[in-house]
Amino acid sequence: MAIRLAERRYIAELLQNAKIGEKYVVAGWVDTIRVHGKLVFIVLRDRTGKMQLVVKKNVSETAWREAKKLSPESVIGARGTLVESKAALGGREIVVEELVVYSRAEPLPIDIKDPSKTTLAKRLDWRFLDLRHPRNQLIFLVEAEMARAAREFFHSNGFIEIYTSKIVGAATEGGAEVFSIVYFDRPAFLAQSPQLYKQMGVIAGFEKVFEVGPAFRAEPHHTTRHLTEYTSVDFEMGFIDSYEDVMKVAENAVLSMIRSALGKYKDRVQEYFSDALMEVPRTVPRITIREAYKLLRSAGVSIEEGEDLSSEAERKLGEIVLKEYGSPLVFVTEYPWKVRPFYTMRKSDEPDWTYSFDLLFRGLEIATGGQREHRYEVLVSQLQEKGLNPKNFEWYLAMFRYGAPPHGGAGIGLERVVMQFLGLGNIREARLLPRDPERLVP
RNA sequence: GCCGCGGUAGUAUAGCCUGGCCUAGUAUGCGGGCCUGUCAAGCCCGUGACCCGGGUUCAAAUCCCGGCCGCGGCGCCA
Repeated sequence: MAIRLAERRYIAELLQNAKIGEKYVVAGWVDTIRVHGKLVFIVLRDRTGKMQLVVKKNVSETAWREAKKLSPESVIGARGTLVESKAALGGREIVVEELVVYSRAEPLPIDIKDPSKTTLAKRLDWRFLDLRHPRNQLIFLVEAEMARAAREFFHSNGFIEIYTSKIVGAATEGGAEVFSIVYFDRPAFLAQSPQLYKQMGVIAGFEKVFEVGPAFRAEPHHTTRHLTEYTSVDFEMGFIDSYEDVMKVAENAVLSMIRSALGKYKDRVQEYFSDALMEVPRTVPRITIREAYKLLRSAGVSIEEGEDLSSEAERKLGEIVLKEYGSPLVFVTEYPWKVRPFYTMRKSDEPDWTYSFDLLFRGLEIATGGQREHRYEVLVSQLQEKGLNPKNFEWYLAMFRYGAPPHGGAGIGLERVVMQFLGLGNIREARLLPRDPERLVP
């Protein structure tokens, strides 16, 4: 009798509430094989878990012969009787009567039993094998859940999901850091941010928009926290009183991402990631960058007034805030105008500072946002002040001549949230197929 | 882009500083053998490597130069 995969049951189901003594069909990957003379133990793995199969010579000699020859990670199907077994993991096992080998695996090029035994570079070369390990799969289950939670959050708060173009004719925020591509016979670029387009969404009348999509940065960073292609969770909202309204949304979005991930995967996260954040943070403290300078200076970090925070300063600030406020997250606000892009709104009373913020998660920037300048004349002069040519922004500037509400928004780096949440040492782990200055394959 | 460190079996490493004792060690994997209760099974046997190119030297895994690749720091950023 042939095995029909339509009858297949998931392992988690068999371990929990299937009937002992019944026959079942299972299928998946061979996790481990222990040949024990006339007995062969197979640990079978599917997306729901692992369970032991026993192949006994005296039950089925055909299956036993096949089982002896199996290689790890081969894909098999089996039919057999579910029995209780004190010795087996999960307390149950299947005594195999029929065995099918769908695909025999060659010797593995990396050790997938323990990801820490292979360097990340090699693991990424063999990503499809690397992801067979539950720990590594979990990273992407968390990512998927966080993205889902973000979408749900924005939808339920009246934001419209938009899909902006990733092929653009001009660099978004002017100048470098963009990938050049050839668009038929013209030069073009990959979008480094949906910034200008999401503002368009607001001004077009959607009022509140969001997008979860790729962003491209041609920056040759060699760090553990940069990718040349990453997923940006962006939102933009109109009719705000101040950038505090934007921070509130960013805060709730990020908290709901963390809350959902913990709600769904807390136990598994705890099992595999000892440095993961295990509790949902409450409210997120806000400190101005000028307060941050003071805190850092009194902690012995030398820092220049009016400058951006270095990565060391951000790390240190993360520690200070955790100690002083008990929060792994912190908003740093009112960044200096000179380190912010042209569309940022400056403080009305102190034009050297802006209505903008960064959100730090365990000392790493995971989001940037603020209120945008919506007054046409001011925008033009700010563009010029940044050394940009208004001619290159004609379509963008036009939006502010036909009715643009006060608005603001933020961009959240999805991989960075995942990385900081799980306590990963390298952002490449949080990207299915990471791109960095060297890596373009797979 | 700048700076630092590195590249040895399928994987992870020892050896490199102080060249010859390296016929390159160890773990794991892989191949074979024994085993009816293992659980990253155990035991026995076997297998397999000095990134590429050039140079120094009687002699190079080891020293020098270049390239490629990897890891990290910085700047910058999400």
